[in-house]
Amino acid sequence: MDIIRKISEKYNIVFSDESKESLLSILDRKEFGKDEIILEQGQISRFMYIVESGILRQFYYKDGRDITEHFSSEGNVVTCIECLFLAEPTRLFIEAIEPSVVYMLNYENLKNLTNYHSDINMLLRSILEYKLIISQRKADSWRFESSHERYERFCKDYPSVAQRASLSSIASYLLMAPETLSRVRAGVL
Amino acid sequence: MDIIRKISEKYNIVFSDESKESLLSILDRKEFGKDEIILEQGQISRFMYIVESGILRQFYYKDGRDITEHFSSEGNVVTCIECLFLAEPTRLFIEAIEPSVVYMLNYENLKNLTNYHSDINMLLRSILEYKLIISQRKADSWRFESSHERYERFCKDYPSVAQRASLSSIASYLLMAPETLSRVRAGVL
DNA sequence: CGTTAGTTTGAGAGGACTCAAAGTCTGTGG
DNA sequence: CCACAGACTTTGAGTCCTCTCAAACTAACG
Repeated sequence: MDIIRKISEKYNIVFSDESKESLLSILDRKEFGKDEIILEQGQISRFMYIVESGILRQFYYKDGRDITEHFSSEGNVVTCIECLFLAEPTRLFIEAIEPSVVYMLNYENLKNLTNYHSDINMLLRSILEYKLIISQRKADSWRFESSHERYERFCKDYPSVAQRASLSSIASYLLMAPETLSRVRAGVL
Repeated sequence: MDIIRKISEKYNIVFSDESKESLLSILDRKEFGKDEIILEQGQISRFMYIVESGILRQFYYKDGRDITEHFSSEGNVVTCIECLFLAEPTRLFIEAIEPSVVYMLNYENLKNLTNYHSDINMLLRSILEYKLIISQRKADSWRFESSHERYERFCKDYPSVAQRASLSSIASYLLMAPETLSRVRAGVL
């Protein structure tokens, strides 16, 4: 029930009791250990992953290098766009970079509920809207900020991740070489 | 009615006759001339803009320079994320770079209709999903492609825009200086 | 306490940027 | 119909940020 409250707060939606029941019935709680892989590249997952606690990392391999696509901490919804919207195998792995509690939410079931509960309809719409906003901001940051500025913004926006994720995974997320992030932190750049 | 058919095809949704009626009732057809401004920075627009013909360009000024955020041609839906989702004034101008026919769609009205017509609900969800996919692809392209590769992809993905938009507006969209795009086209880079 | 992965430091290279100037196109008025 | 102004594009030269490669250092784990 706690997870419903968190979602409710994050997306600013008041759910009816029936809607809460319905949501709970399609939510599946899972625990993952540090460095545990939640989803493998190439699989087709029909789930959204809602982080109750811990931090998840989405990444893929590009020319043999591990590239972080996204970090998600408490309250965030993790999705594989290709999987959910195109039913294609995902390019992305999902791993827990620390012990995490995650609720899995089947997308078909959620879409189905939107036809019967307008508050759940609002929820799904808000999730998508929010993802678009984040995606937009990330793009803006990449467009015109130096590596130093990108790192500063990252620390401000995701302080908990900045402290707990490894240097190299943060570096690839911020679109810079690990050496560069190391120098940024050292104040050389 | 033609616009409904286009939307229907693009988003792969079969609308009931009632839904078509409802959609038509909230669609507002407008024509814009070349270089006409459709939306000014700082305004709060509650509309999605569906391009029936022509090309729209979203842009803003960064340090006095005109930066293209997005091009939208026939069949595309143009949105200001801040306006629609956060009700904030937009950073972006919208202009028609050639004579265009555009349907304006009030977002509140559309959201309202989603509660009564599951096909319209699917439409809005598909629009948001599609925008996320595009946003993701754009980010991927920026991440790892050289200026030459970005331009090649652009020509492949948006051939009509590549031919008809100005060099400098394409350059800023592709995240490079106009001089660089000129050299890319000349084959120097 | 050794092995290994991850981080830091150094040096050199390169792609794209900026500034500047020349060249080209377009539309308007004579 | 031509000429010219202004905007846009091309070309050139020099600079800088970030990358790559390589080596030294540090930390974590068995």
